[in-house]
Amino acid sequence: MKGIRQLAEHLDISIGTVSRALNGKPDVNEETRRRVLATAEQLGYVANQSGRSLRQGETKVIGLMIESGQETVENADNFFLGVTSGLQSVFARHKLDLLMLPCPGDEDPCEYLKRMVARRVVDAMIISNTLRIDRRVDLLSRAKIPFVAVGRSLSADNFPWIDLDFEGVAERAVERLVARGHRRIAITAPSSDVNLGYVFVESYRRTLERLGVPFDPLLVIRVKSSEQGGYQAAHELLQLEDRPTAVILIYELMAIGLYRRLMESGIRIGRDLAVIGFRDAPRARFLQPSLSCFRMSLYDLGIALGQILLANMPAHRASYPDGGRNIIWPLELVPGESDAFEIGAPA
Amino acid sequence: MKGIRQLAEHLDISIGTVSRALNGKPDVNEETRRRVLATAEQLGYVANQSGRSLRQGETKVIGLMIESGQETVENADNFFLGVTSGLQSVFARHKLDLLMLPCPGDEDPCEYLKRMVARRVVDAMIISNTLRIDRRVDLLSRAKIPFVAVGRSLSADNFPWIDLDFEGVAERAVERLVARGHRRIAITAPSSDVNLGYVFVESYRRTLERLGVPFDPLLVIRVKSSEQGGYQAAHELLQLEDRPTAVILIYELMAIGLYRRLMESGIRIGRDLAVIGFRDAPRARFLQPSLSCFRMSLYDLGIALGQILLANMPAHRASYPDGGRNIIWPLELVPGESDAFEIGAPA
DNA sequence: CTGAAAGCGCTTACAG
DNA sequence: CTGAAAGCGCTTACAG
Repeated sequence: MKGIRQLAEHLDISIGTVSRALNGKPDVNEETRRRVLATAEQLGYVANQSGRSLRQGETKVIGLMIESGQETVENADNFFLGVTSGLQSVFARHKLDLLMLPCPGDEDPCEYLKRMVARRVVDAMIISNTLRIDRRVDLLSRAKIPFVAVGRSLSADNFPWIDLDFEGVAERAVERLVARGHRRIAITAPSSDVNLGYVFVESYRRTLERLGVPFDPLLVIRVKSSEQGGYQAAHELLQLEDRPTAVILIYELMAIGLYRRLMESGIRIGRDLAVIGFRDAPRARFLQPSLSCFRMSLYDLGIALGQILLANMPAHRASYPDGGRNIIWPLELVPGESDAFEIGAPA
Repeated sequence: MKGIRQLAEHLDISIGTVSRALNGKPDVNEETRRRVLATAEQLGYVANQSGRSLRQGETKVIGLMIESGQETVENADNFFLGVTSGLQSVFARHKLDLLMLPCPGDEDPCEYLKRMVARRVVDAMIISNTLRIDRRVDLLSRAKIPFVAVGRSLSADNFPWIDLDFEGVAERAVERLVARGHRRIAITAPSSDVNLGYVFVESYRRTLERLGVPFDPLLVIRVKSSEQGGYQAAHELLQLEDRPTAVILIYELMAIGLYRRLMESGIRIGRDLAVIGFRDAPRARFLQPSLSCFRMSLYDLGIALGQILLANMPAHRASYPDGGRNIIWPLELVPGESDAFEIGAPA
């Protein structure tokens, strides 16, 4: 089956009527519609998207940008795949398709995004991993492409985003550790300019001060957000004079590398050192002793992201009247054994 | 900047000349070309893809289909993200963009593929996780869409694919274990109809027979290809009378669950039971004792996939004259401690 | 070397 | 309720 023209000829009616029947327009005889739908199904006709897009000015495609550099990939978690299901459940109701746009590692993310947006392959974008200063946010704002970001940024002061509750996580982790007698609490932070690092460390600092524990900048360990970064963090931690009795991690896979390095040096996690991890990744569930960490539903996050995005698309806004623009996404503490001891208590 | 018309008006030349200049056609005055390129850059003009696609009958987009059901996702590894970089490095040379098409968990993969193909959003497809009988292979063959599959299938007898060397892996694993005195060797296999399961178990059976070790169907443990599946496999293994002394795994994450269950029951891996894992996943590197497993480069696999695909696209065939259609992708054994003992040797 | 025109496949006012 | 026609943005023979 080629195009609508062949289908129309086959049915011996005009292409206009075929189009109206296929698109569920009301002014079509029911009998005609049935014939059209049946024949289209039988011949496997589906409208060419380029033709539709050109005429309608929209592609019915939402893009999810991900970064696929080789290094990123080695340590990538399934964050995006997890979010995808939730997003699709929302988009399906509007007959929108989600495509993932993997930015090559050797291409500037902003250039890549610009190219994709200018080519008009998508109607709207989801971006993530937002930097503190992120030109993509400006780009999308200026181009008036509907978008939503996973992560805040300083680049524009009023754009749609959802961010994980890094403040809350750092705050509760610090409170929990201080309550157990810890005074020397280290924290890991990403070495990149990603915005969450600032938020995380800042909340850690504030909470310490509120609880009357001095903030020591030496205890902020900047490493890559990866398993290797966790290994490195443990390594640096072991070098510190007046070694900390606790450490708070920021990225789920860090725990794996950190555990490995600590075990190598004979440190007993949950006895000699308290560890609180960030997100409860499936692949960190095996850790012994079990990791105290924070949990969230990627699926639900995907739903929320989808709703915010649609609320910002002219064609769908009406369906989401209460579409909040910004959400701080809460995480729930899952207590484990990795921080289950009190400083000064008998071993 | 809107379309080519505005750009042409701005330059005060015809849209035809603008188009030719932008597309690098030879019959354009160099001075004119410079002006056009400079102005396009300055105004941020990029050709609307729908217009191009409609006119040229091709989208310059290659689709990589992945399955994004919630369950799949929980256990998904980074296989695809890893392959993506290699694919892109090949496609970039031809100005082709790679998009990932995540099939929703509640949609039939074949219907999804049919829809995407019929809408003509991509010029060619990469599919994976091929089933023993896979309608997608028929669909793509009949629709004459260039494609390449990761994994063989019985559905068509001559289509482009690359498959991991499951035969070789099973064969070498069995040989290695038999050489160390094992006679009761269990193997895991996926519970689904995915083709690799058949290949893997069949090679295991043949190798056992060649080495004079009886094949016992009870030692083929069918479980989900996931961490949980590994846990389950260990569980079933422990129930077997005349318990096996070795087990061969098929999916990288299985090792994690398997280790956990074995540790719970006090079995010493590498002493009481030999384990050989499948692929060397980053997140399995922490396992203690270290896992004997097989290694491959996802990046190189991506390159090979890209080349085979292009060799099957009329527009690019000429660049890949020796584009082999099928490749069995080798894996290299990485010896670890998990099988480092001989049956009958003093403990 | 450049311009004018056709046409890719569709949807949608507009007439009837 | 249906058909004929315009036009979305582009590329490409075809004239000149």
